[in-house]
Parts: sequence; C-alpha cells; structure tokens
Amino acid sequence: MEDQNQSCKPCEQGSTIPVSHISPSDEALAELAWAIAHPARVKLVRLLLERSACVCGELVELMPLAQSTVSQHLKILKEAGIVQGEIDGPRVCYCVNIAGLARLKALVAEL
Amino acid sequence: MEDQNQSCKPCEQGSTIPVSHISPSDEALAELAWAIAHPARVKLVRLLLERSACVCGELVELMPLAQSTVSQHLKILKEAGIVQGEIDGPRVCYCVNIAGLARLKALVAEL
DNA sequence: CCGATCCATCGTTAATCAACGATAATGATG
DNA sequence: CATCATTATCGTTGATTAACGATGGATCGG
Repeated sequence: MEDQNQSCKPCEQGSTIPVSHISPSDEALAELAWAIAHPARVKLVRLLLERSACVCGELVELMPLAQSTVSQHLKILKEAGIVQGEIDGPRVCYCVNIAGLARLKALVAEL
Repeated sequence: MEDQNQSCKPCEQGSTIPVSHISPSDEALAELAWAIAHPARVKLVRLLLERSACVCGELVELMPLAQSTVSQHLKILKEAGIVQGEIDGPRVCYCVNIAGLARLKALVAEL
C-alpha cells in the first residue's frame, strides 16, 4: 500500500494560498464519510441497496451484532442522511436515502 | 436533513439473502472512508490537490493545528494510501496518491 | 385490557481518537 | 563535529466510539 512510483516533486512557490480555516464543505464531507467509516455501516448500506428496503429486524438477523448495536448504527446513518426509516405498524422499514447517498458520491467524486 | 418524501415500502419477501459476515470489501471502504472522516484530513487532501504537492511545514502553516497533530493526520492519510510522502532533504514533500484516491472514489461510486 | 413483538434509548465498560507539548531522529550547513 | 531546521514519534489527557444488556414505549392480536 506504500506506492512510491508516483512523482511528488517539491514545489517552491511561496505560500500563495491564504491561511484558511476548515471550511463547511470539509466538515460536510467528513461527516458523510464518517457515517460509512465503519464496516458494519457499510454492510448495512449495501444490504439496503440489495434489497431496496428492509425491516429493522431482518437487518439485525443479517448482522453479527446485537439488536441495540444495529439500531445505533442505523441511527448514525439516518442522522447523516444516508438512510431513512419509515414506521410500518410495529416495525420500522429502512431504505437508502437516494439524495443523501448521491450527495456523498458527489462530494467524493469532486475531490 | 430528514427527507421523508422518498417511498420506502416494506418488502415481504422472506430472507433470501444468507447471513453473511462483514466482507473485506466492507472493511476496505470503511477504512478509506475513515481516513477522510475528519475535517482536518479532508482539508489536507484538498490542499494537496490544489497545490499538487506541498512540504509538510507549509501544510502546518495552513492548518489551525499543531505540527505534531498535522503530522499525525498525514500519517493516517498515508497509511490509508490516499497520500504519499517523499523525503526531500530535511523536508518531506507530500502529495495525493492518485491511485489511492481513485480507489476510494471507485468504491464510493459503486455503492 | 393483556400479553407479545418490535424497536429505540439508556447506562455501562473498554477501547480508540484527537490534540498537544516534549523529545528524538534525520539531514543540511557552517 | 556542532548546530540548526524539519519532521516523526512518544506520552499524556480528555473526549468520543462501539458494543452490549436491560429498560421502556408503541403497536398489533386476541
């Protein structure tokens, strides 16, 4: 993983970029990236994409984690806007928030 | 951020997907996402993209963080393969690892 | 109304992270 | 060789995370 074949020549231009703080855009991307920065959450997103929608209980059965832990991960994904949940009687049906996932994709793609 | 306009209908198919553990692919994406899951690291990547390359000391000046903290963030980005550093005399010149960043983009894009 | 089911939340514990200053290591310079 | 400059690493502290079991609130079936 330590690629060194790429040239990385030192630039000697003076600091033309002004000192700036961390921008809201940096924060936004970091927040979205953080939402999927855990293997279990990546898997949850992938499961929801495969099935298009899924009741919470099914997700728990498919994950090697306790119900409360899965619920917690789903909450994190929901707060980031990557997933959404819809109450269906006593159950909760989760699915991917298309717009949210698209936003993540766009922010990463334009790096 | 709580989009509820999207339909999320419960599916009643039995669990056709077998219980699987978390795959290496999930881990890989999570690891790459985690590398940019911090505003300072996103900013570092963006700075390196703007300037194409940059000596560590310059990065420190551009960031509102201590030298040791910036160095730590650069290490994390390097270990994830998103950035690479090249020793240039007493300095270290950092630049984005094109292949690594591309891998992150690809994994996110195919979600 | 009661019990059962489903899910979110709470409270706890152990582990990891983020930030810093101080120190060490490396290479250049005199 | 001694010194300076640059960067990585160490050690510490406080904050955050991840995981779990237990609890509680909501809804459905009888």
